[in-house]
This record gives sequence, C-alpha cells and structure tokens, in this order.
Amino acid sequence: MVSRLPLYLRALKQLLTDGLDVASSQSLGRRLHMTPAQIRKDLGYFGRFGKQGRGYDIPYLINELEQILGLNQEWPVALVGVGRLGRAILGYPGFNPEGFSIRAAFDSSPSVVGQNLGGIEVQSIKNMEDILRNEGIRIAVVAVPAAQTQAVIDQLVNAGVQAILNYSPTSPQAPREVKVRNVDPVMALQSMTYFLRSVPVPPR
Amino acid sequence: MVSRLPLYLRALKQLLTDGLDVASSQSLGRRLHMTPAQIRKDLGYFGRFGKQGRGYDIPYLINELEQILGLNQEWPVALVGVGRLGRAILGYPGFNPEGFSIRAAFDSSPSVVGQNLGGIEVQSIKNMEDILRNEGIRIAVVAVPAAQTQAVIDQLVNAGVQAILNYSPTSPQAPREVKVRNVDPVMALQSMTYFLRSVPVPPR
DNA sequence: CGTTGTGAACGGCTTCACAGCT
DNA sequence: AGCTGTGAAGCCGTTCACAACG
Repeated sequence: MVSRLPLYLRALKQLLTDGLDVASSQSLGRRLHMTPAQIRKDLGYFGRFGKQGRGYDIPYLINELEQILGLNQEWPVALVGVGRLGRAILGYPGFNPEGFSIRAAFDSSPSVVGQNLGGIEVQSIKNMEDILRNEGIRIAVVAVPAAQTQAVIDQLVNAGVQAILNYSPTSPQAPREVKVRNVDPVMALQSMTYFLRSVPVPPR
Repeated sequence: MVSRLPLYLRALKQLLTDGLDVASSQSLGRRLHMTPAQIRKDLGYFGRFGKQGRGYDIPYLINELEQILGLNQEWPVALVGVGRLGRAILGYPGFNPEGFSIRAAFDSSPSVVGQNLGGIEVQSIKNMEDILRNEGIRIAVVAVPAAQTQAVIDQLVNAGVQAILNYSPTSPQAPREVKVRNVDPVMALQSMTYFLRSVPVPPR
C-alpha cells in the first residue's frame, strides 16, 4: 500500500548511508518488523525492481520510490497558524531534506503578521487564498486552534489546496478529492493507555 | 478497534459542550466520516451502552470510554530530549486536559540539564532509569535525534516504560509487550504527494 | 418508529508457497 | 543456493441486514 512506501524509502536511505548497496525483502522486513512477502507485494504493485537471487539495488530502488511518490521535485508548502506549534514547525529542519519547503506562513493575529520567522514573513490570512493560488501551492500544514480548523480548511480547499496536514485535534471535513492527514499525539497516547490498564505495573 | 475509541471520546466531549446529551451511531458517523455500523460494532465489543430507539447517553458513554481507556486517572509522562521539538512539547497545553502530565524531562546535553522549563527541571539522562523507576512512570515521549532514538528506547524499556510516543523519523525496535507509536509528519506528507502526482493541478 | 446489537456476508489486505530467474 | 514476483489461500476488519426493544 502507498502509505508504506515512504517507510521503505526512509529505511533504504538509512541503509545506503550505512554503506550497503543491496537489500533483500527479508533484511528490510527485519528492520521494519514486517513480513518479506508484504514488502515484495507492495513493491510489486508498482513495478519489478528486484533481482532474483540478489535483492533490490538500493540506489535504484530509492530513485524509483521517489519517482512514484513524486519526491523527485520540491513541493512548496504553506503553513497556517503561527502560534507556539506553528513556530516549532517553521523551525523544524526535517521537511526540507525530504522534498518539502515551507514557502508561506499565515496567521490571523495582527501581533504576528509581518514578523519574519526563519526567513519567512508571516502574512495575513485574509490574503491567503490569492497568495496560494499565485504561488501554485497545493500542500498546506494547519496548526490553528481546534475551533478555527474547519474554517481554515474550507478556505484552503477553496484556494485549490489538495493535501492538508492537520495538527489540531479535530476531524475536519473536506471533499473526497482533498487528502487530509491528522497528526494527533494525544490520541496516540490515549490508545496506548488501554493496554497499560490490562498489564501489570513494571517491577521496581 | 481500540484505536478509534479516543476518536469517539473526543467527538462525544465536543457534542456535550455543544449542549447535546444523546448521540446515535448515525450522528456520530456523519461527524467522523464513518459508517454507523462501524461505531456500533466498536462499542459493542466493550459493552452495551446504547438504548434502542434513542441512541447513546453522552455523559454516560464518555465515562464508560474513559474507564475502558484508563483515562479516569492522570498518567505521569516523561519527556526525553529537550531540544527545539522537546521544548514545544513541554509547552503544549493539550496533554494535561486529556489525562497526561509531563512530570520529568531528560536530556544528555549539559547546556540544558538543570534548566527549569515550564516548571520542570531538566535532568541528566544518566539518572533517567532510576528516576523513572522511583516515580513509577510507565509512559515516555521521545524527541531526540534519530541517531540516538534506539539507545534511548532501550534505556526506557530497561526502566520499565511500557508505552512510548516517538517523534523521530525511525522505526525503533522494542519488545512486543512495549507499545510504540510514531508521530511522523514527514511520512504523512510523503504519502499524499503520491496522489497529487496523479491529479491535475488545481485551476488558478 | 428509530436505533441498537449482532450474526452473516463481504471485501480487501496479508501471508503462503512455489515457479522462475540469477 | 538465494531471492523475487505472484497466484492462491487465509484471515481479519468492515458492512449488511434484521430481530429485538424502548
């Protein structure tokens, strides 16, 4: 499935910097806690990248996966919401090396509009739709309070944004053709406490 | 499935503050983009909480879900890694109201150890295992660089931690009985670009 | 009547297992 | 000998559909 391809890509890049140049589905599977068959099926859906008896050539497969995922280009991204969380996202160095570049930041508060944060001038959300259209930005990261999330997403959709990464603890509505992914650390914690309840306290 | 229970809980709390006191699987399903059958099956796995012809009593169901998820108590949490990301996590106000309280923070860098951040004194990672054991902390949030993640997780497991929320872009290994969840915004973005490739650029 | 709870049917993802290639 | 690619089988989560109930 597509959502596992970035996982493979990351593992392969790691193996490459470790100095390897071939990986088998078995070695990848051990690394990622998956069955080798799963990995072969996933890759087989997109092409025949392996060599029987040997495995997958790592640089070649990295390149193929980047093509498939559209990561052979840099994607301009807009950030909406420059509060505490938004600023942390602006400062996070992990997006750029993976094909994303935050090119615009928006907020509704006059106290941050106009500020220059990490080389980006925060702009008023009122001008957002025009700017997104002019810049041809198709991806947005949303880090606004829950109460404003739906309105912001409606605006983004209206401006032609097709992929949204939402950090607020909500289940926003968007047309089917617009992809939305939620980043929700609280829910991740809450789904683990269930298991802690049914397990003894660790020995001291 | 258990991982959807926090989603229901959140939606129910929202409905409650909106002034409602009963919800049907259908109304919940609309809100969360899910089939009513899915919701009834999920809830039915844990008990019979509904009333035929009416639906689910919201305050009652909230309470039941909190019991099931173990959220009727406050969970002490440790944070490991107090860099830029770690500081943002320390300052994030969203954990406390949902049953989690960051009680300790650790880092390896002498330049941050000893600092008081948001009422918590950053401690040396060398003392981490003892402190976690003494405090009975079973949940940890890991925000250290990728290269150190596995070592940190090994230490946490060693100290009896049973649930780990990992912010670094890695696939760390842990014993089966230790739950690990990854927060990975980059992978979320990368799995969306695949769809952008196969879709026309939005009209300007 | 509206809605739950649930067995049965369905569908899709995962694993198996092996032929075929290197 | 080692490993891929892939049909077939198996499994598990989702949806259907309806009896039961307020």
